[in-house]
Amino acid sequence: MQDKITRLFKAIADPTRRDIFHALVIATSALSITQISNQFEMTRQGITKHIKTLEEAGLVYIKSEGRERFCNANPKELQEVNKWLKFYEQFWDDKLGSLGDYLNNKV
Amino acid sequence: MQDKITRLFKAIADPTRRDIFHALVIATSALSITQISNQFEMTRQGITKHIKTLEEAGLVYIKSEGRERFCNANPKELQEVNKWLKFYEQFWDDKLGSLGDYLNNKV
DNA sequence: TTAATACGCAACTTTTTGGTTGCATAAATA
DNA sequence: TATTTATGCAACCAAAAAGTTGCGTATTAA
Repeated sequence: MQDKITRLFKAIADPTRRDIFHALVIATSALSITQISNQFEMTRQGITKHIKTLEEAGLVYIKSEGRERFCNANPKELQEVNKWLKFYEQFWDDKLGSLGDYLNNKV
Repeated sequence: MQDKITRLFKAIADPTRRDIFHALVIATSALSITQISNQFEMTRQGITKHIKTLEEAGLVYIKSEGRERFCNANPKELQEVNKWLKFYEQFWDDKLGSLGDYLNNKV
């Protein structure tokens, strides 16, 4: 498909997936597919697709128990986004000054 | 179309757009559409589309001079992504402990 | 003034994405 | 055992995204 960071960015680029992820993060226990689906006005199959995308991005992991599949959020994966951001953080305030620092570090 | 943060996430979810943005950030001066296009194996019109997406996300702004359009990066806009991340940062290390803090602050 | 350059816009194609319905199956319950 | 429940998978559909070609136009250079 595509590289890891792109998968991650695409996963969080969808509002529904951000909502699902958020629900899982603040949940006090793992939620089954059906439990998640009940919180959204969308078919279970639609939700399943989104969860698969989140899983492939590493943002969600799943533990099967009997006929149920319990989903957990893995917020740690967002550290990758943070890493990506870090580089640009130096350019937030004064672009030219920070660019100088960046170039100096490169030498 | 869609909300601001979704536009922003979608803009950076595309590898080519991240590359364009990166090129603009590290450029020592504003780059024209043609100058940017020359750095990519894609038609100028294709690049123009991507730049428009970046512009609508607030990541790039454009200054017209004669027949040329000079593009600048606006990395500051990424602070919005950073804000979004901040909330989840508390869940990175120990999920349950941080959740407790979150819930307590909510009361 | 003529020619080249830098660009926007519109139309079109292909691929991806977001969502659906329908059906099969394994596990739990009556 | 019969039935309900939880789910996956495949097929399908519509809309959005990614990219192209072609053309018109304004600005600059010869």
